[in-house]
Amino acid sequence: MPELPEIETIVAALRRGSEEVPSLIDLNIVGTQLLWERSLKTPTPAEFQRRIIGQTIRDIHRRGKYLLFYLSLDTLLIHLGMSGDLLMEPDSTSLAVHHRLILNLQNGWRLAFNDTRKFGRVWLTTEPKTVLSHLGPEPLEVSFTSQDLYQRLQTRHRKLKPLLLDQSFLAGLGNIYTDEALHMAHLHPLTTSNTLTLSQAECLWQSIRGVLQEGIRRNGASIDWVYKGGEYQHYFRVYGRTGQPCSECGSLIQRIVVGQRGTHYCPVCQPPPVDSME
DNA sequence: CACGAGACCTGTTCGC
DNA sequence: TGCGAACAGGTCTCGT
Repeated sequence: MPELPEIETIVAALRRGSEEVPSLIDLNIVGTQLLWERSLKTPTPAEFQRRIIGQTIRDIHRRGKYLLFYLSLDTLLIHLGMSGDLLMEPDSTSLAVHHRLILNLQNGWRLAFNDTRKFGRVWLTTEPKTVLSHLGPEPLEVSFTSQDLYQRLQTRHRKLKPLLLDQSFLAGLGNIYTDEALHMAHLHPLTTSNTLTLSQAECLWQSIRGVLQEGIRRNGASIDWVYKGGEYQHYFRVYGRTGQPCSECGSLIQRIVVGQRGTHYCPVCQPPPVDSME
């Protein structure tokens, strides 16, 4: 489910807390329950329990679509996969069906990793770099420039849609924000990466950052039963809008499958590349 | 290196 | 109404 803006929103909420929910920062972990073993990549369940109990949550960060919890000694990494979410709830709450991992905290609250489809994963390690080493640049970092993007596009010969979804190319985009960024940049998802001009790459760079920033500003996107609180779904340009008019030109949004992912685009604003004979 | 198919999972919606 | 197919925010692995 969640892409960069949703993860960023979750991290901010866990860090800040709210009127109703305490912040996670500086809370001690006093117990765990692993309800679906395969959610835990490393270490073993016994080792996980032994090591994490007694550690304090010092800070929370994001890298790509990963959440990083900096504990007293280790780093806890969580990837939410397709349907994962993190919830703060009182210990007295009954366990929801799709809870996969619980961290009980010192103050009578718990952090619950809920994940219907079981694609999410958790790591506890002293070396988070080993888990994150495959990730490409952070699209919102100041160090990531349009020149960088242009050069990275030039060194590959791939279609834009699957390339932007490749986390080693750029970290954080998923199916929604990729379609949105390509529409904003007026680029067809099947365009070959190394055919972009410098100005097209600059436009794509702006668009990627633009949709991610707007996603964050709207607290992410909420669709169906997964993830709540976001508003960005009301502002989609193309995602999930098959057959509806393009906000820019009125043409009907099309859906095709690219790399086994549903892909939404405007046939007029995003003309097919010449090299993509149908 | 690039690409497609299949796995891993559960739940909802679509189409006949 | 019922039932199987298609589809869903992700990523990994294998074969070509």
